[in-house]
Amino acid sequence: MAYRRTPRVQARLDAQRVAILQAAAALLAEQGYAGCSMAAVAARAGVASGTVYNHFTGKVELVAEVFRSIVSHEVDVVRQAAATGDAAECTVAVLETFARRALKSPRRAYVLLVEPVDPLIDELRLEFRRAFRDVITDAITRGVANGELPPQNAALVAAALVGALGEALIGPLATGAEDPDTIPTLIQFTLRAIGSSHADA
Amino acid sequence: MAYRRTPRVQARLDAQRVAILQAAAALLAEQGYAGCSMAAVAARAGVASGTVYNHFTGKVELVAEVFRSIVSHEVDVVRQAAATGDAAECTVAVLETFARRALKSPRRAYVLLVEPVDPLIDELRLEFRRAFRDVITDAITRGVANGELPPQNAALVAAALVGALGEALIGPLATGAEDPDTIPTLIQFTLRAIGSSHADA
DNA sequence: GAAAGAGATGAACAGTGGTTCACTTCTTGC
DNA sequence: GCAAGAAGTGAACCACTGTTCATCTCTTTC
Repeated sequence: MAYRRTPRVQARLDAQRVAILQAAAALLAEQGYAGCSMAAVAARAGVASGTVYNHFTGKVELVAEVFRSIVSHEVDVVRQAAATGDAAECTVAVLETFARRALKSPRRAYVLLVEPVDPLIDELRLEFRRAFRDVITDAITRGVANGELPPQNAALVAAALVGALGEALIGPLATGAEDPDTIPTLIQFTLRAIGSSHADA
Repeated sequence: MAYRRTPRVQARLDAQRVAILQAAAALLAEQGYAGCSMAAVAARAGVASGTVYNHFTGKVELVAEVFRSIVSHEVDVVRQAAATGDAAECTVAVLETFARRALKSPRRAYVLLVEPVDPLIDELRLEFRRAFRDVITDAITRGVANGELPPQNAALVAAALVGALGEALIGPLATGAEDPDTIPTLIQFTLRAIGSSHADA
């Protein structure tokens, strides 16, 4: 009697799962949550809509997995950027990394940072923002401790910086990547805001 | 043969229209766009769902009118707050006004500032944010012109400040109104960010 | 190659919520 | 009071999507 799952079959299933995740990620990045309908995901992945349910219990779980994957990668990149240097350097590194990646695919950044959708996914978005904030909070806290920066509420200042970057880069007020002055301006803004003496440079 | 619209009837219709707008505004502030269903609006206004369509062509037009009314009022309030003083004072005044009002009804602030919904309404939200940004931009520009502030890209800095406030006050990272330190911290943040010499106060 | 069962399919289903419209109720002018 | 027509009603309609499941196809085993 058949059938034990054979490596070949397993590979096909894995590939299918990956295809579905990629399709969902692409649709999210291009059209946001609304454009990421199960029918569209299935079509893009080259499977029937029912097949998606062999891999995920439903839309929320699928999108959550896409989120998790993107978020963990982005957070890694930012953490690495903030690995060395003094407080000001770390903060600027986070900022630049964040900014460059956001400008590269604004729609995706928007989906990750802003577009609200579902409580579970909002929770993941919160993690995402919090991760950035925490990296900055750490840098500021260190800077305050060693006298590089004046005393301040590091977490609140970090949150404000995340908001400032989001707004200036991908918010409705963003003029887009056109202006080459954007990133330098934001760096100066950030250095001033945290009270760094490097701000005048 | 009847019937010319009599003043009494006109008054009833006007009152009905106002009731519908108030119901929609209340539902928006309490539950956001999703909770603001036409059925709920009609029920709260004490009319049948069909009646709403005697006043508005559809949900988008109804919500747009609610938005317009709130936005124009909020913008007036902020403009007035920024009417006098030097650049730093104006900026702080905008910030404080914005912050206090946002903290008073966070859900409403969220709907006004963030929740995306429909292209037409997003356009109104953009106006809203832009209005705040422009008030701040003006203040900074004046400050730069008269030497009170160092040279900077006023519009971009203003956008970043709007984002910073939004995030720190009503964004997913906001801890809420609990912390009495929030507003002073944000004031200092803002003064530093624009390079004001008042920042050390 | 045939039986058995896993995987794939997509039409049908169900919940939701904006919108319509045939019908009822009320107001006005004669 | 009665005809005419405006205003109000709310059940039905429709479009949209996530989800299900009866059916089909393919793989594996013997």
